[in-house]
Amino acid sequence: MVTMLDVSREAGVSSATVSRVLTGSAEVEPATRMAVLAAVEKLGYRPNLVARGLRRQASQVIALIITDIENPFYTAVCRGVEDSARLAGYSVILCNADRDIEKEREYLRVVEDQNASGVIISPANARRTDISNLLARRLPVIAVDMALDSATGSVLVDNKDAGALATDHLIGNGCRRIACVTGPAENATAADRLEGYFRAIAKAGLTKERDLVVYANYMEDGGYEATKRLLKLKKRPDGLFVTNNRMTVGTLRALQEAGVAIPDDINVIGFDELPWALELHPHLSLMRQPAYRIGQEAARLLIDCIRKENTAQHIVLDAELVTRDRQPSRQPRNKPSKPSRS
Amino acid sequence: MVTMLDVSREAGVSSATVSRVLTGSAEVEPATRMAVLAAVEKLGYRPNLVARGLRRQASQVIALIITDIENPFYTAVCRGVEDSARLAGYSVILCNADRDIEKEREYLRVVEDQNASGVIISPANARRTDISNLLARRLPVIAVDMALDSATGSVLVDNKDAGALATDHLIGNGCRRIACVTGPAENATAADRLEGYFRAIAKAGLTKERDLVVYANYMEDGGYEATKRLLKLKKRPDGLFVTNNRMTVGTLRALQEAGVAIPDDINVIGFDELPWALELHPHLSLMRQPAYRIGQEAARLLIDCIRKENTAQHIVLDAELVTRDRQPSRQPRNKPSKPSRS
DNA sequence: TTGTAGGCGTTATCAC
DNA sequence: GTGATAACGCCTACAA
Repeated sequence: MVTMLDVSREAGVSSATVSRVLTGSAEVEPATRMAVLAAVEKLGYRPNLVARGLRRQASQVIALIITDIENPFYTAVCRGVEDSARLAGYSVILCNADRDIEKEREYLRVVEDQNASGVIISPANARRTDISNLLARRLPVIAVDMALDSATGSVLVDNKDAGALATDHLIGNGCRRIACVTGPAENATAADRLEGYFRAIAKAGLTKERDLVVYANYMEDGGYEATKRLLKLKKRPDGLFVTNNRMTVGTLRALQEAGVAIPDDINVIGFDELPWALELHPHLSLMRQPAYRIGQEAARLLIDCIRKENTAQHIVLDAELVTRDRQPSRQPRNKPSKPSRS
Repeated sequence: MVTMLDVSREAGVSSATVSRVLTGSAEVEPATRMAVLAAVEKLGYRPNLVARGLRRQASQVIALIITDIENPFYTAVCRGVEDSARLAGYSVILCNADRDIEKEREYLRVVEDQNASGVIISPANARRTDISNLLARRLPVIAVDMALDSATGSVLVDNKDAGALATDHLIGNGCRRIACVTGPAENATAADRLEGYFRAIAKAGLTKERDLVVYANYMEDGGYEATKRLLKLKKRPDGLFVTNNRMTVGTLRALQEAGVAIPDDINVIGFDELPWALELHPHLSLMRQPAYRIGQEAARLLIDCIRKENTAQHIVLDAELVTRDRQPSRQPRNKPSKPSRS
């Protein structure tokens, strides 16, 4: 391994000067500067980032703790983070916490121990995720996907608005019995989307029916079961808002098995992209979060915080309604002429 | 920050003793050992992995360089790597090289500079991916998904066999004009799958037709275009082997747009899972690689190599045929009564 | 069994 | 502008 000492000898200067040239931390005579750079080139020297990290007490590494690496929303976030970090010269340690608060805690420790310079996290739980140790070390923490009170900054969409918009869309399509398949009750993001749903329902003067809201686990099987339950109701819903992408897959399967057609028998709107299924399901609408951009912005913000070029910010991006409806080919079977007041 | 020195003072011993207790590198009097552990506990001490890494010249970090983080095959590999690494106390730096040899090279440098202890890589290109620097540093490198001559070890499926099996399956279903949508010509893995296809075609006594093989880019749009091209042939194929998952999505869309039904009009077999689309496409068969297990084994093997508990190995896992056929509801329109000899 | 001391490769603080 | 030198936190000869 080529060290700075080798370079300094080759260039006939001290290692301090080499360091100055390489980091630009002080002025150096142009001639010596050239000599140093030549030596660096000749020997193929590259700084040892571990030694640098130890000395500077700061690495060129950020950590990304995500909820579910098999969910395309998070992989897109991940890509955004990575691209953005790379441009700034940072590497990314990826941690997949799996919605598991213990696993997340373990990873938060690793992050500290590895001396990462900052963290981007999609918290497992808004209340229980504990980043106080990181903050005590003055490490910036940026929350994505779910708000975290104590975070240094965040990049989120307004999930209440998004939930309301999604529901409005169904209402606009003439739906009057709109069901919602939502995430775990303790999930703050899911709760926001559900609140938006309720808001829209209320605004439209529709009745809030307990049976029309089903809590599930944010996974395919949860969406499947929830949808089956909804289809068993005496009065079937004519609209369905599913609050995440993996559950939407389950919903689509349940509908297919039951022979319920979109949009003829029911209107459906999902949340987040289904890169694979979507191409094959032309009449599914959805609320799309700008996942890649969320990642990009989070990394940019984090690195600004690390460099202290920026005070913390809370960035709110817009979720976008992707409409892919077509007119139903016949009258939906559950659509009453007036809003039901049951 | 709590250092070893703090612990040593608290316990009334030297820092060397603390180190010995913590690393188990030498016997320590049970009493002092207890005192040290008590002090560690009391102060909440945790070793600084950066300092340790500098001193030991080896980190607890491995790098994972993958081809495409938006491809569920690789995310599953990634998950396997991560779970397995975590159990062994290693962290994972994730690098998404995007099939881009330059980006890959950049990441290979980062890996060196960050002093990772080893690398798992799905190479961008079997010939051009250059890991000689890593090997010169005696860092183990495990190849997955694509073989790499110089790699320390590898975890792969036999892609030739898998390609042949997939094709055999179509033949077994009665297909006689079987097309193949394959990956970029310079992609060794794609080439293997194609070779397997040719082998099966030859073995069955079918003719090898140039028009029936289309090279594409391993992405959705490539699969889409390739399939459209195949559908325009005067004599349409009655079977189709698509050599990766993202292209299969494009294929499905093209078939859908053209009103070509599976399996009535054409038999299709894909490669690797389509977690989302598959549930909605019940009659698509596929060759499934054990992606999660590939990742797991790769990490295990790598860590064994790092610890020198194991010499290099080349592990070959089986790809599995997932049959989801049903009998066509009517006679396929392109199926000749005898193998065509055009 | 335990302590002392030196060094891993860099950078920051002094002098000069 | 440049060069010694110490220090980042840990591990490991070597000595006791």
